[in-house]
Amino acid sequence: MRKSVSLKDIAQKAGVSTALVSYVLNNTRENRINKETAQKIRIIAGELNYHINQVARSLKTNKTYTIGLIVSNISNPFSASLARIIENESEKYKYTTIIGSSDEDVQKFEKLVNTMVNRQVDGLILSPPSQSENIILKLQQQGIPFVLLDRYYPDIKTNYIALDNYNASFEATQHLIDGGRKRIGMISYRSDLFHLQERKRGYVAALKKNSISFSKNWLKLVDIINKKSTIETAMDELLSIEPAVDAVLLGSNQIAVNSLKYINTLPIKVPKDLAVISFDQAEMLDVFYSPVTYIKQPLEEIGQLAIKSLIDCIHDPSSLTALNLKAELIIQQSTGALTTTGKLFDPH
Amino acid sequence: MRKSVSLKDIAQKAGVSTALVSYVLNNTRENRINKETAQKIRIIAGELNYHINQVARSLKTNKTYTIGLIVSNISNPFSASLARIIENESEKYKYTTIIGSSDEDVQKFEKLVNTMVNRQVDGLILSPPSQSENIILKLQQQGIPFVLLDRYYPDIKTNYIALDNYNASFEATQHLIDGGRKRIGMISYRSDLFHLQERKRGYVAALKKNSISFSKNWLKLVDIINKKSTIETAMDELLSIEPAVDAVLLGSNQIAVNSLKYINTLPIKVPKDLAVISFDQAEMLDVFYSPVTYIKQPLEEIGQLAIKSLIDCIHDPSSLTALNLKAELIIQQSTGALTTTGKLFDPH
DNA sequence: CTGAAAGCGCTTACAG
DNA sequence: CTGAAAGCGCTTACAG
Repeated sequence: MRKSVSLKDIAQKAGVSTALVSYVLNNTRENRINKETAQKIRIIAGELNYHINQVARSLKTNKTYTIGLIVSNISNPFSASLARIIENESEKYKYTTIIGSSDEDVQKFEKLVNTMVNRQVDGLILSPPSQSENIILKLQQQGIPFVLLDRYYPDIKTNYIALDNYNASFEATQHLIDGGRKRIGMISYRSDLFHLQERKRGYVAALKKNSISFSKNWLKLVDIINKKSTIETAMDELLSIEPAVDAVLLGSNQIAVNSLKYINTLPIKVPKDLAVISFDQAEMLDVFYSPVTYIKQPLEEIGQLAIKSLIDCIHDPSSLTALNLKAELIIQQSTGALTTTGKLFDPH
Repeated sequence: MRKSVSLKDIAQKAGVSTALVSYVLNNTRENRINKETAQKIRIIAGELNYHINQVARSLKTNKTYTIGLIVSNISNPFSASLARIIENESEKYKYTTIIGSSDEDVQKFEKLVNTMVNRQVDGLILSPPSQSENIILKLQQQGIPFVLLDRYYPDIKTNYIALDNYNASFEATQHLIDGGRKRIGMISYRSDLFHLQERKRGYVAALKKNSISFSKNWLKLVDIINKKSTIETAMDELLSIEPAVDAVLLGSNQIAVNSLKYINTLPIKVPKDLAVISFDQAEMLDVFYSPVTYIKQPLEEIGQLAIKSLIDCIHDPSSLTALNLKAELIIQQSTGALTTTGKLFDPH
């Protein structure tokens, strides 16, 4: 059975008040306590194997040192990496993290938010699914500190740490054009999430800037869940257009996994027949036979800034951090340049 | 500011005691409360947007409905998948999960355990790193419910849910032999963790059973952290033995990532020159040009049983669950069979 | 059907 | 340098 030694037990054994024990163990009154008494208290605490009851402390101090993190799905490598960084970072500030997965479901999301709020988290880091505006607004009105991660609503004034998706997409597309690609497709999600809109917008803008007239059937949208077969269909369609696309921008790592697996089964070669760029980092991108060029999000920075801005906000509710970070294009084999005659460029 | 509406606020507004409010909102005394009073209390609670303070409830009930999960690294796909399943499963029982990563570091592990214990988790699910016996024993002696996950100490009687690693490894090796492979290497971790010993033992036993004399330089051990270069060296060595190995068993998904990336740069073909099997499921195994045969752990079952046995143990400390689950070998292209003349077998 | 009261294990302003 | 005491927001045995 869990006996749970309390301050009272120590106080009794030491013949002092619980207040004094509390002061000593928390080092709250550094030099204003008799050294010997303090020493004695510490020894007894050690002997009894005392561990503070954080629940009791939290109730009294109204501070749990807990942060709630809600991602789309913790088993997605993107979320998992971010979660890991946030875990490390929050630990530096003595915070513990509770993690939940919303599965892009607004009901689940709301339920998770409520669970975490009931548990008196000091703040939240949220990747909201589509249609969560009201939940975000309610949170704001309740005065609960939070920061949006990866996604945000441009019309709601909140803390957020996100990617500059427009430019990330623009530069990736530009890289394909610079490599001699003329017909560039994109597979992305059918969603009203702002960051996904931005990815499409950057892609289309880059085409326009280079006087490539965007063809509607170059842009394939798939559902954000249940992706495999629709992605294969999308890829089939992109490759059966006359003339077929010679490059494709993949809007997420999940789209990339399914696309790359499928490409392996097709009689086409990357990068000769098709150049490929993916959003997000993932180990599978390097395991593909032609290591895939990708848009690298600065995850470390995102995680660190998310924690920092959240803690700023906990300390000063009027603080506001709204950042669109720059992505880095990691160029690998999958976007090998073509010569003017359409052959793969080979410097040797 | 967070005003936090309390039971007292509702009680005052309704002109009743906090006890009654508590009974109503918790449905503790179903039919023994005046319907109208109950209704009134519910309405007022709604109007005031009351949310229970779980911290206060936990202090009183000595139950937090929180489970602590410690894995090696949450950003590893294996841990992330398991974490996701555990999250889902614990939610069914109204539990919330706190996750921590030990990085195979026993100090970090102990610190995480203590943090979680101080937070009064109702139980723990642990993948302990090497040398954690004392921490496990201490936990046991404190009477804190826990279940070991993926790993366990055969000499300590605890709840655990693990894989039958010996047979998993044995069967994988047998499959390679059945496919005509004669010289089978293995890359695994240098570690005293029991489950890793079992993987080696199964591999060696399968060779023996088939009268293949095990050559010491077929087994390469790499450090459990800082793996990339040592794995490449190990692979180089396996391939430069005279005669080189014609198959390799990769002891974890991290070993597989690095091995497969490296194989892509070498002038050898899978499965013709080298058959490959990996432990654990991971999307990158399917993205490799020759989809990799792997030892699939029943993650869903592992996660479900972990939660179930933990909850059993919370309710009845004398309950004990010790399971070594059966793995499933998912056979893909990377272990294509050889004919008796050593060519790749092709049914067409 | 309802309420007064104790108490979970802490912290901390206050008094001495 | 130390302690008595209030109180955080709940639950629940008990009494009526």
